[in-house]
Amino acid sequence: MMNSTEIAKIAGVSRSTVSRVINNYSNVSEETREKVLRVIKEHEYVPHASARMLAGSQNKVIGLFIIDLIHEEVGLKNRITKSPYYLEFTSSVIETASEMDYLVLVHIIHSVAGYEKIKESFYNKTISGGIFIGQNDDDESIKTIIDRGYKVVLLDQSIRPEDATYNQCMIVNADNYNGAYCATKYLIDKKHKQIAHITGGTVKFSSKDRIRGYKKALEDAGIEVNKNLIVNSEFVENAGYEAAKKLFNGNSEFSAIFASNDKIAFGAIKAIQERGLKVPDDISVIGFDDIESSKYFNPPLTSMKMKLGEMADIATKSIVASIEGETKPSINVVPVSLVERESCGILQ
Amino acid sequence: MMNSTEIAKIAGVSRSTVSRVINNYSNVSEETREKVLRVIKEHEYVPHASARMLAGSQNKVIGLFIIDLIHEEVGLKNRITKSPYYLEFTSSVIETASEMDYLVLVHIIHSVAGYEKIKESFYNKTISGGIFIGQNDDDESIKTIIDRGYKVVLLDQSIRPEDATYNQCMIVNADNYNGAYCATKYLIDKKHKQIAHITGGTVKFSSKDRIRGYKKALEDAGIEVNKNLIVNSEFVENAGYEAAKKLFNGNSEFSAIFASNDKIAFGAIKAIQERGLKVPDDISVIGFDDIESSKYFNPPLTSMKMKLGEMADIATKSIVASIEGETKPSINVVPVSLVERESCGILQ
DNA sequence: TTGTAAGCGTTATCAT
DNA sequence: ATGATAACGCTTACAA
Repeated sequence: MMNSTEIAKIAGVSRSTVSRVINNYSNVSEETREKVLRVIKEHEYVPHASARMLAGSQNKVIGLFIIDLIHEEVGLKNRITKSPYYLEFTSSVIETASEMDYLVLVHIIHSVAGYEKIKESFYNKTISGGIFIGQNDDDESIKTIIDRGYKVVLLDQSIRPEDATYNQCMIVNADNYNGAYCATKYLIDKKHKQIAHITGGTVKFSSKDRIRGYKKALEDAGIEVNKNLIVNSEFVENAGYEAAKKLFNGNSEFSAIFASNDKIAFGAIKAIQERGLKVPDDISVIGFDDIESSKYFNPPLTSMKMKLGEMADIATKSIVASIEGETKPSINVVPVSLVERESCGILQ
Repeated sequence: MMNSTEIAKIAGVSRSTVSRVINNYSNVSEETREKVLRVIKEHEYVPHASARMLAGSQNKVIGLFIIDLIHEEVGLKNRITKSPYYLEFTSSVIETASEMDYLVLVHIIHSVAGYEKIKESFYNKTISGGIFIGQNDDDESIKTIIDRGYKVVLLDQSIRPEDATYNQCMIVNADNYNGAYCATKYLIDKKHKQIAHITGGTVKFSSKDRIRGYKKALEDAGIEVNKNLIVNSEFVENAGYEAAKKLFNGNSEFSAIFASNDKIAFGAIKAIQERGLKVPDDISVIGFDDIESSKYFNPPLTSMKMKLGEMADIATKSIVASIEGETKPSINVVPVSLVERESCGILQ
């Protein structure tokens, strides 16, 4: 096999010179450089990545950790598959990284056991930094990694200026609070007063922040928050379906639902329709995320669009900059926007 | 930083013994093993991946190359994002690999320049094998890699027993031919005789094979193939839209369309509806792939479902087995199945 | 500008 | 069962 010694021999120079050429050092005569380059090309020589790393150069690999914890009883393999939400983010990370000459090692974590592997990837130097998405807010395992001094970008993490850990990493969030506020306000502007909210639970920051936005919008409009109209759920279709049924079985009337994400909205609409009601004629529904299926849905779903591509871009650029030692901790909040379709109507 | 020398020192043994423990060799006394293990755990020591590799052990990383060549004039970033088709495959590969203790380095290739990077990953030993998806049939660049003796799994590659290269790699295909046959036959059984086909072009194996299946089904039913009813396109929505318009502007009547994938079907249906026609009342449409949006589409799209998860599973297990030196070249054809929804009707 | 030699953290070979 | 030592292929002082 080809190695730098071989190349050096053929080119009639020393290994150090070959190394200099490869790393584009200036202290090489044009003549030698060209000669070496020619030999390299001719023999299709590519330096051994592990050897380079061992000898001291940073590796250009970032880890992308998609966390999708599954309750054991569910046991669904590939649940992430059901979540198109991550695709755009993931592919954007890969694209951006690729442009910056970085590679992306993607991990999908379903089990607590999988958490162990995360540390390994950092400790054994397989990656130079990591981007986390899907984890619960204020995750202890991840904090350990940050505390160890590894480069980390967190998506969907609440801002806690008092927590030293979070002053050593980078955070990228969608503007969940204002997005939820806007979604709720949109319903209010359509004359709705009894607006239910199906949440995404209480462990994800995004869900918690959307609840806040929902309440604030109600409050600002002088509408009292009705606890019976807030039902906790999870970011999957079936949970939305069950939550809507619970809403119907409750004692409070409602003419609109703000679902914490589109999957929940899909499930809720299914429950509404099963009851013989129509969306938006009888009940209006607005979602969050604007996943691809939403525009094909019947009725096309009104939703809050996240700029996932942009968020991925920020995350990737941050981590790379951080690896290359150029930047400091940062907090980024990326705006969301309303995508108006046909699932909300004016209350008669 | 912790390394094997440190661990050895603390445990009071030599580096070789530490290495033996890590690699689970049998020639270590239980006593020593436990002592070393304890020290390792206590100090959270993880061996340096590059060092291990350099010293001879295989690395457990496989490359996943998602090829999505973009015509320059289009210039859309993240086009793969528009193709949920890959998400299920990608996540399944990662899941399965993870179960086998392998990591996945994902590459998305848009440009010819990106092709260079592929070779690099193999040559510099970053990966021990690669899975390719989305490439054109009979891709020369990839053949070079196979010829060099690297482990490769190809998705969507035509079977060419006469080509030595393809006897050195593994191939995983969906049963496009029978799937297309079945889709067309489904339409024929619904009394359609004038069945158009919007193809996915002539460079992807899947598209070519679907054309074959379509023609054969017609033939078997005694229906003559009408070239005017076959229009080439691409696996994206807008191409389907344009193709359908071309069909309407042609001289041949048709009552049904077999679209080479669901995105094309979406585009075609849009064109049909813009013409004031209804699906399935006026024109029936069947797709292929059964992507997630299809069940939400209006009307819900009848389609041929690929077992992407299973294909990913086979691909991953094949590449791992091959890396670990256990298997030989293979060809796998995974069946597809009809998912009947509401986009096809019986011709009156 | 170029070459020499040490070192990166493992594993493998050979002794003991 | 354990330890010493030589690779593995590169980068990087240090010398020349």
